[in-house]
Amino acid sequence: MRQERSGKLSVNSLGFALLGLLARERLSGYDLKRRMGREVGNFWSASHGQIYPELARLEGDGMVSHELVEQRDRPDKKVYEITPAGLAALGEWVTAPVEPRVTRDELVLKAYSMWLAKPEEALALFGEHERLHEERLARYEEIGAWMEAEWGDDLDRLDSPRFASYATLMRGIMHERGYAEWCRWLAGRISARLERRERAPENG
Amino acid sequence: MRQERSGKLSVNSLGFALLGLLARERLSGYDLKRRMGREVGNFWSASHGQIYPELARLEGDGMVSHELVEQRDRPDKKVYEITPAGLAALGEWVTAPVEPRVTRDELVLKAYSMWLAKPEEALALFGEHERLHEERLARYEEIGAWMEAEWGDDLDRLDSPRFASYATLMRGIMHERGYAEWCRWLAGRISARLERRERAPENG
DNA sequence: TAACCCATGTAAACGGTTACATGATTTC
DNA sequence: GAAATCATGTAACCGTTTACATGGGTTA
Repeated sequence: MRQERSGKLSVNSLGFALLGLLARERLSGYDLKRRMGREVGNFWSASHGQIYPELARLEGDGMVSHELVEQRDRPDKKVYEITPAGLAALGEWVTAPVEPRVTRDELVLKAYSMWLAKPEEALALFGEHERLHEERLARYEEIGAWMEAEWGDDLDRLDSPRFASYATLMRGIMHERGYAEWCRWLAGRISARLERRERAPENG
Repeated sequence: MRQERSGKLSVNSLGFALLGLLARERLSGYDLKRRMGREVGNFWSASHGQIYPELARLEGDGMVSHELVEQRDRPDKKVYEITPAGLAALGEWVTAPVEPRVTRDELVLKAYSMWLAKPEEALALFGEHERLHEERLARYEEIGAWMEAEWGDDLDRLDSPRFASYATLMRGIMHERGYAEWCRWLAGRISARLERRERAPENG
């Protein structure tokens, strides 16, 4: 959602995602794309085709500024830095009310019509996603353990970006755990029914 | 995602959401909007501005047909019915592979920058969302209990739409449970830190 | 009489992905 | 010699929301 701001300035969610990364370190558009992949990728993402124009807009609104860095061996790059105005806007946005948006989930949409599918194929689909979310869960839990070991006391400081990173990672962990659990529950129901059918084919 | 189909026919996720509802009963565009609100609203939704054109497209592709029902006291309506072709397409789509899309969540995005916010305001925000998701959880659990009592044996039949509805509701329950848990965890961390600060202000 | 429900549609604007475009360097 | 990496940008397209548009009936 684009937030109304004094006069005609406005920043949308993607803008705040970029500002959230730039509040931690100076980055180029190319780096922002990659950072979003690992840092924020669990709950926000953007293609470079969206990032470059958004950076230009943020600069036009005075939220960021850039410095051209010339490189040998590599193309030159624009390194962006958040401005005091950008930092202020970001801080205000954080605690502004969020109107909940619908989470669109194609797999759940498929589950809604699964009564029309072959049970064996449905079992394969949900089993596959169970594995997928368990893999992600394991990856996130590893990162979490690393953060706890490496960042220790910072995770108790409310004004530390590390605490904030840890908080978003925790959401990722809980999300993957719940999603894997649902897939497992559903796959279990399907395979239990299939086994009963094998033992007593006249009931299928 | 729009699925490639023989020649130039194609149906996107919204189309399959509508087909999933029409596979259970004949409905008008207006009714589809409302049904989506309660039945599918937890993981898909659409405005009427999107539904009416999509129904026309589905009809053009032979997935649905409509009958004009004249009414006294009320505007006439078009009641849509799924065709055999639509039913076949829906059944095939269910077990086709899903490429996972990023879940965009503004509240988690805010958590990522919460180190810039006033702790009291952050606590209020996450506490509010904790209540919101607990309310939804309670509502879903009520519906689940009703389904178990009312639909009983159907919930074990893989070919029953009631089983499918129950499966999607279960996802809703697990989602709200996990989300509320995260909000509670985060709000708890914030308030614990605030209490310590009150007892020893020099550490704030 | 004002607000709300029923019922269907279109248009403008925004958000996001994919493809087009360029070009040097490094790795296989 | 082909493919991948670094680096930035634009254009076309699709999906979604919000606003515009109409109009009869019911409820407060």
